[in-house]
Amino acid sequence: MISDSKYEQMAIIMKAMAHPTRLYIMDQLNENEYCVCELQEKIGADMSTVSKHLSVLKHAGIVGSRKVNNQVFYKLLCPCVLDVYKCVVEIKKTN
Amino acid sequence: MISDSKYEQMAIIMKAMAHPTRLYIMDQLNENEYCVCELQEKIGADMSTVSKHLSVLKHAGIVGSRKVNNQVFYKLLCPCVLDVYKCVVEIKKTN
DNA sequence: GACCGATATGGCTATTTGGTAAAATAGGAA
DNA sequence: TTCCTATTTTACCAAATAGCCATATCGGTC
Repeated sequence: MISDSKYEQMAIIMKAMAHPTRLYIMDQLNENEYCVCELQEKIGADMSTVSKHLSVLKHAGIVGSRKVNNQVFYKLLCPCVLDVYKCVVEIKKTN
Repeated sequence: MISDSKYEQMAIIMKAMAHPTRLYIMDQLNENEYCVCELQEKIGADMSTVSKHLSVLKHAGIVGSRKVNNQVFYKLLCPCVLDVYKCVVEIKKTN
C-alpha cells in the first residue's frame, strides 16, 4: 500500500477546494478581500455555514484573514488557484 | 443561495481528484498508460478499490481507457493536471 | 458593568464516501 | 462448453461531510 504523505497532504488541500460554495468563495476572494458578512450575503447560506467553509479554506492554507474591529476580512493567499480553475475548465471541455 | 452550476461541475471534478490514492494514480498515469492490475500492484489495495477509484476518475473525465483483450488500460486525458499539482505544492510551501 | 453586532464553535441529523468481500461480466484458451 | 484471468458491480459497514440551530466569544459602545 502506498503511504506517501505527499499525496495525503495534497489531498487535504484539494478536498478543501472541492466544494461548490468554497470554489465560489475562492473566486470572489481572488478579486477582492471580503468580510464574512459580505460573503454570507453573496452566498445566501447560514452565517455559520459560511464561517465553517472559510475555516476549512484557512486550515488548508488557501486563504488568510485579518481582523478589523469586529469584522474578519479574508483573502486568497495563492493566486495560482486560478490555474486549477483553468485545468478544470479544460477537463470539462473534453467531456 | 448561489446555484451556479458552474461551481457544481467544477466541484465534481475537484472531488474526483481529492483523494490520495487517486492523486497517486494520476501521477502514475501522467508518465505512462497502465492497466488496472499494474496499478493495483503499485498501490497495494484491493483490486475492487482500485477499480472504483479509476471509475471515479473516468466519470469526471480525467482519465480515459481502452480495452486490450481482458485488460483495461487507463491514461490521463488532460496533462494540465500537473498545474494543479504545482499549485498545491505552492500552497503547501506557504503553510 | 451590561448590551450589541460580527464571527466562531458544538451538537445534531442526513447524506456521501471509502473500503472490503462476494457475486457478476467479459474474453480467450483448453 | 468449461475454465481461467482481469475487471466491474453489488451489498454492506464505518467514517467523514454539510447544513442548520443554538450557544459561545470577542470588540466596541452605552
